[in-house]
Amino acid sequence: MQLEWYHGKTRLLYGDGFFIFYLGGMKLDIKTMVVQALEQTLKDHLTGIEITVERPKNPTFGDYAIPCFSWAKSLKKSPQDIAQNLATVIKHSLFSKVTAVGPYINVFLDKTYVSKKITNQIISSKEKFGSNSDGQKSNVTIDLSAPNIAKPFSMGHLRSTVIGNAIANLAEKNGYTPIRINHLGDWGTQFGKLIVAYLKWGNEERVKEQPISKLLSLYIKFHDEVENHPELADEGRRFFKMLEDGDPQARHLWNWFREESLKEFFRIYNLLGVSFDHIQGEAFYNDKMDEVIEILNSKGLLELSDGALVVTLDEYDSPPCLIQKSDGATIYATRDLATALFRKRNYDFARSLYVVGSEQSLHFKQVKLTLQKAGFEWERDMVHIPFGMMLQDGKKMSTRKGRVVLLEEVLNEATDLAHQIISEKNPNLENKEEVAKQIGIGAVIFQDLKNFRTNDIDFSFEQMLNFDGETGPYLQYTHARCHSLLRKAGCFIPKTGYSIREEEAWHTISHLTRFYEVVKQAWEDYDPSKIARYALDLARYFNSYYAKVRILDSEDQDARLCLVYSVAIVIEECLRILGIQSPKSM
RNA sequence: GCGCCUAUAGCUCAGGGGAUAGAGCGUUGGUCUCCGGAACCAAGCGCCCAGGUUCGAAUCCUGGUAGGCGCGCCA
Repeated sequence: MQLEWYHGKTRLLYGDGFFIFYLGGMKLDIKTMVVQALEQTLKDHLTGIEITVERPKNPTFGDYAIPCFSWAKSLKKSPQDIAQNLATVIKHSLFSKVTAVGPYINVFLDKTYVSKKITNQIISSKEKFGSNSDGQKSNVTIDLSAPNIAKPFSMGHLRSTVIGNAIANLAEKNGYTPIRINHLGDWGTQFGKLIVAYLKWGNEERVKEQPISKLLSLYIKFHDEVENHPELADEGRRFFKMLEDGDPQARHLWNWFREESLKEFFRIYNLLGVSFDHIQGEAFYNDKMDEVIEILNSKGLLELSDGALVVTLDEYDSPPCLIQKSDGATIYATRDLATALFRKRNYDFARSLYVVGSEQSLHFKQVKLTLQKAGFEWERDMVHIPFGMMLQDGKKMSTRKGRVVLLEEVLNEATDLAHQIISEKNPNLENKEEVAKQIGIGAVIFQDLKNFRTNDIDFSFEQMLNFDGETGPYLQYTHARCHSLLRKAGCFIPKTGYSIREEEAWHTISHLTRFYEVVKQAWEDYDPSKIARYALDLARYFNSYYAKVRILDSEDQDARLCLVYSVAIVIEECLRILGIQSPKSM
């Protein structure tokens, strides 16, 4: 028998194959147990047929359901009859009730058993709950953030940074070893332009005072001037070539711009709580380009076209990949090829992920095809993970036109607002400053991660600074509320799972059993928003329970607190994966 | 012109072949003897168009329409 995880549904394929139901080494996932139980009870009745197990949207139809339409033809019976017959056959200690409703078999889990099982698992595994070892520790390189030197860290860079960071956490949760690489944009023609601009209009002292903003002004001025003086563009390219050839003056200025920029970037990475395993910018590959050209040349792939060297990709129905410009300087594709080779040699990755905007899709396709043409089969493990743009008033932000929203300003504003709200609601909180930071920055990160990555985001302060509803602060609040209850019960820590039979708790418990599959799915889809959505649902179910049921000083206090404890652990773990902190009070 | 992406509620989005399409924001009303109201409950409003595949389509396919992005010396 074969078991596939498939968009929240499980298909059982009878026949040969194998069946894995141990996870994390030892523990049995509830859904896997359900599938196993159904397999056992149905195998004598449905040989050679595929079974679909789904979760009904409407809870009155049970916890799992099996639609019987597809067997009607081969069994020559109506789906209703089939459901009727099979419903009586399914008997297992995991299920409290199995009913046939029309053409569906509805399966109800035994609440006593499942609640004890799942809370036991959470209590014993803590933050490891939901993890699996699929990756077997193999390396996954993740290319993320990659801001451009001498340009401000904008809201646009936030996306790559937080999406990449969350995907790295998901890789780890699924048993891989993530390697976060910040591939700084510290090379390219833009530096030729910047050097030209600085030499023409720059002033050392003023740049020293406010490096990024002055350099940005120079960059903008360059692009204004180039409108009327197109020869400036040629000069920019000429200076980049000089930089590449090691001209001391160009080199010195480049290094200076780079150092100043890094200082600013790391102030922001500290705020965001993101760190990197390697910071190897494009410049790092400057001396690794010749090899790429040699390899491509030795395989006879290079062709001269308008004075430039290209690899044609006509056979793949793709525009050619430009390898060397007509002035002899390299271009980003060459650097990305060198980078790919380096990463394969250095990290022997199982997968190599590139969290880069969707506007670069064609570029990555060309790079992969070039590698494929050169016979590097591992290019199949390279995945471009695209994401949509951060827009402003529906338009693309543009550094050149000076139309950018600075991330640091947004983070500070969010932190200030959080501080203000804390002062109103919880004036006696001890570490106000720190918690305000966690909430404000958490709000900004969550706002970015809660929707699927490829959607464009129209930047709005109003949304970013909303702390109600589907937001990071809502999750943090729910988590803090849990800890408040645990504190009031004398820092309650359950030693064992509890059976929780009450109807009001079932949504929450049932949802807890889904975490394992969500962790897998979010990783397979490289989709942190699945974790964000899951956490929001969990918080909503729990808050609803909280509103209905008295927890402290109730007869079932310990069992209920055990659920509170479990919810706190899972929300905290979701937020951790997303790169957001979970203060215990706020 | 060609390629890729997107189209679900007033707004932002879930839902990737199954039963009555769900959340949040905003609006209106309620919970207010409240274990943290950054909460809970309720009302209201919806699958771009046309074909096709299927027992069954928001979901898959084809063709439109609208918007976004990209298409060699920028990254």
